[in-house]
Amino acid sequence: MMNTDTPSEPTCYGLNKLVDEPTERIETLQSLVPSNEDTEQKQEIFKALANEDRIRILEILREGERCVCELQAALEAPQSTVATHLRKLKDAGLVKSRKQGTWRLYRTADTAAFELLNLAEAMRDDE
Amino acid sequence: MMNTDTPSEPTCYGLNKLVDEPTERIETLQSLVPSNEDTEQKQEIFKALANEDRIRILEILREGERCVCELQAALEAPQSTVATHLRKLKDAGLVKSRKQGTWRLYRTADTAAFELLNLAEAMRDDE
DNA sequence: ATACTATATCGTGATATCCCGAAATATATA
DNA sequence: TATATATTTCGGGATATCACGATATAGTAT
Repeated sequence: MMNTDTPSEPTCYGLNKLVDEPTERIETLQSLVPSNEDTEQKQEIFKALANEDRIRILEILREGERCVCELQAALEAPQSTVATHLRKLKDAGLVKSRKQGTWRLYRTADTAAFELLNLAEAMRDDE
Repeated sequence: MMNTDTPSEPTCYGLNKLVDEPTERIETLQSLVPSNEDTEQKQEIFKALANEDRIRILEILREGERCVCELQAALEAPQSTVATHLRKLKDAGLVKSRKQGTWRLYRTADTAAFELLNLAEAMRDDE
């Protein structure tokens, strides 16, 4: 009754039963779980992407760098809202910025940011 | 003073000034913003990914399909918590499932799900 | 039917995020 | 210095998400 490898006939059991039963199966599963730092970093990126306005900002930045007030106009959102979004994108490493006079120009930090959007887009089609 | 193309000398202005000034610049920016459905769908995917446990679940599913109680053991999380995570992943179209006896086996719906994790992973390195 | 296992949903308090006005900071210009 | 524009940060109420026990549902076996 203890099949340890393929899940064609999965070995399942109550969690309470499980704790004092040192099966190697659980160790195997847990070895697949990545480290905390690893997971936390990914989580921060996905959290930054988990907002419609921030997705729109990145879409606009596909075309090149923009200052805050341009994004503000495009999104029709209050200035402080846009600034907060940009802060979050920056903290996650998705965008970078440079100062030019009184303006601050934002750009995508990495083409991977666009690829993330592309992949999410592609998921709609094939299923 | 009205540079409409490159942002080397960006045309910025207060939002209040802006509303009654129909510059084509704003229209251009807004044309870059994707449709609502488009953005909403991406947002749902990224929201589903914006959680450490759900990222861990997907990492485990790289190796093949698993039943709920296996994930429960690997994550050391209560059963209802894991079930709720799986629901969210399923609603976002990231995982699929099939019934086998009393078990329900979950698997990744699309390889794009793994690629999203890979891309997020890769972003740490180059910056 | 009864019992047992596996999974899903519900209800809810704790926590996090969102949105945005108000105030603070920074830079250029008169 | 005073003024105007651009941007960031702060404060806090509204809203959403989280984790999880309790409960419900479904399948299997006796």
